[in-house]
Amino acid sequence: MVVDHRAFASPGPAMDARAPARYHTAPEDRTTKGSGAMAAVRDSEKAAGPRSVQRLEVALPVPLPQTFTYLHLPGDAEEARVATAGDLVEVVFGRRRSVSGLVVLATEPAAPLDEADGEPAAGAPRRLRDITRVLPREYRIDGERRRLADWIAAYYALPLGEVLPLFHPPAPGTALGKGGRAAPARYPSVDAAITALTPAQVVAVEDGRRRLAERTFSAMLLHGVTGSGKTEVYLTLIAAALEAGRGALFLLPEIALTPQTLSRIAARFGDRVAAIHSGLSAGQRCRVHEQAARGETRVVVGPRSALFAPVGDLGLIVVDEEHETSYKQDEKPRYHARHAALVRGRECGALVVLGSATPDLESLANARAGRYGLWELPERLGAPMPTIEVIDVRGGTATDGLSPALEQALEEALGRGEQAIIFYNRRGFARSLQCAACGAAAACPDCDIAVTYHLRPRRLLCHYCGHMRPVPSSCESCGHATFLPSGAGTERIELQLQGRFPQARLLRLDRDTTTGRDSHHRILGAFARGEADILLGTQMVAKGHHFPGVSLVGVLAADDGLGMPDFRAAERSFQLLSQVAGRAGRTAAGRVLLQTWQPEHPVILAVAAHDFAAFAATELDMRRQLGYPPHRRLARIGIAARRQADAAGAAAALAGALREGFAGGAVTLLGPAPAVFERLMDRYRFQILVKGDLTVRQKEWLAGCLRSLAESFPGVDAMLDIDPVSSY
DNA sequence: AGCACGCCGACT
DNA sequence: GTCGGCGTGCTC
Repeated sequence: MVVDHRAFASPGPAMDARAPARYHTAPEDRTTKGSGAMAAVRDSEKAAGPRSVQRLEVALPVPLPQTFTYLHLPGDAEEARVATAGDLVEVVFGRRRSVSGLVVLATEPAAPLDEADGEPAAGAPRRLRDITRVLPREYRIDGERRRLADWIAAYYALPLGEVLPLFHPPAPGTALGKGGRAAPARYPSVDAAITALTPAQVVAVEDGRRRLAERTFSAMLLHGVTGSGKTEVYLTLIAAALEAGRGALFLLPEIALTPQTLSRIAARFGDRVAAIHSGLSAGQRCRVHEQAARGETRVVVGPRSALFAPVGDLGLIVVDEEHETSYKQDEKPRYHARHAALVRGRECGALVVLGSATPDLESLANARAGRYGLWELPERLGAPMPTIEVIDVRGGTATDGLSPALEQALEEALGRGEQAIIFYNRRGFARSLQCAACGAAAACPDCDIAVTYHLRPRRLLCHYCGHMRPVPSSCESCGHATFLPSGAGTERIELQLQGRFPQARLLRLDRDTTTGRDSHHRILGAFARGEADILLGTQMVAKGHHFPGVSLVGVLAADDGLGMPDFRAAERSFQLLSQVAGRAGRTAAGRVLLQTWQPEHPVILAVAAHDFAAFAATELDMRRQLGYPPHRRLARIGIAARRQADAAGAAAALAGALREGFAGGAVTLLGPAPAVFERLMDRYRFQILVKGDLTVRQKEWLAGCLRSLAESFPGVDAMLDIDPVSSY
């Protein structure tokens, strides 16, 4: 493969790099003869005195590192008022009818633009377009929110325009002019009585109050075991912020999974709270946004997108379950809401509280380095931590499924009228359908991955691209008619449980049983009300629910996640296992059985001993040795193309250019290497990992390299992921 | 990123 | 013969 390195020619990042993103400015002497806008100028001068046309530099949501110049003739209507930096405007862009963009610069030329000297010279850009309208003031992005937007753009190497959609509701046009408040959130009411705080909670709350009173930025890690009363700390601090006249944001990983937290907030703060969730229409979102901008809503609760709500004078930002990887958006713009929350807190002098039972190791490292304070809630309220037993399944008779020990524990729990949760992180009936004669496993045509065998409905399904097809009656390679379903999934475990405990009422919770609207909520609600005895499911059963009747949690294949070729695999397993174990025995003695083929694995042992510190010590040591976060930061470059050779060639060329550019610095490059899933959705994928703390300049340079790569290698897509949540 | 224009396979 | 796949080119 011949590589033209000039395609990437640029000084190394340590040098002056390439020119920073240039903001295109149209020539001042441009003529605009015949422009309708100019005619309007004369009319308005007659009617309401002189008003000059504004020249607006507008950032638009496109992956281009420049702004675009538009003209605007201010008038009397709200949507034609004078625009200033920070206003959102609606424009016609290319063939698109309506795009909203941010005014980054508004100028009113001293000499009014007019129709002085004829048509533009040949080759000059065509005349500038007028904006369609200025959006209402509620949609302005300025002050601390603008600084947050600038930080996200710089840190994640994105054009400012590409981060804008985070800051405004999807269709700011649709809900305008309509009055009324957003429908108040309705959630099952809970006992809103303020319970007495434990000494550990009091320590946190009093320290938090002091920090709020100082009105300066500070960050706290709230490390509290499951059931230790973190939510009460959050609620008390929100109340303290409101008492001080300040606003608050409450971020959670997924609102659908946390109705209990939500109802407690709603019960306590009533109409000062608005919740953002996926069920809201565009109009409802706009109303929440406008009410926050006007100060009518002082607390906004929601997933990562809630971070951008225009709540004024923020005193507090809570990031609940801060270790959850869903805080990292996995599509453009790929930002981490926890990191961004800290930046917003810094920009508005707020207290930022990161809460978790199993803190992210990065947060732990920050706390240990003194960048965050630390509050600990080491005790469960009301009940002791469950006992966790490790079941060695090696040499057992069943290759997967329930061990005799787990069956017995289930029988006992059911006999006492208690509930149980069975966690198995694989959906479908069988991981693959293998031919008994030739051994070929049915594969996805677009992904080079075995398709999963599903019973209800009966079909083969690719979990990576959604491809589905009927189950063949004979092998697609050799024609033999017998198949071996290999590797169980939740559907198979469901059958096993039904066979073994025919009288037990069983609910299954995984992506296949939650296709309907609200079905997720319905299943969890039914189980919480005691309408079933066993809840079986994937990691959906692990999240944030309080089930008072559950005394037993069984985990099948507890070591399943440990084999992933990802430096965070151990951390994710520890978090997931600890979390699902925490569902047991919230009110009475609880018991957890972990079935595993690796009973001596340090992660399994640490989970069984409720020993976060031990897990963190070994894992941090390993990360240090390998140079992974939190010791060094990571960036991941993904390269994909339909033809394997194209992807490989582009990846090699890029890696060569990057090695040259980073030569002599403290940055390490790994790769290019084929991605772990080398072909997905009919695209071959390669990746390059960059280890090191990149400066904004270096990231800008990297992003520029990726842009020129796409130019020299047509058909090749490249993407840059700063602080990726997984390394594949 | 959209969105349209433009050039090669299986269907009423 | 046309509907439609996605390559590629541009956006003030």
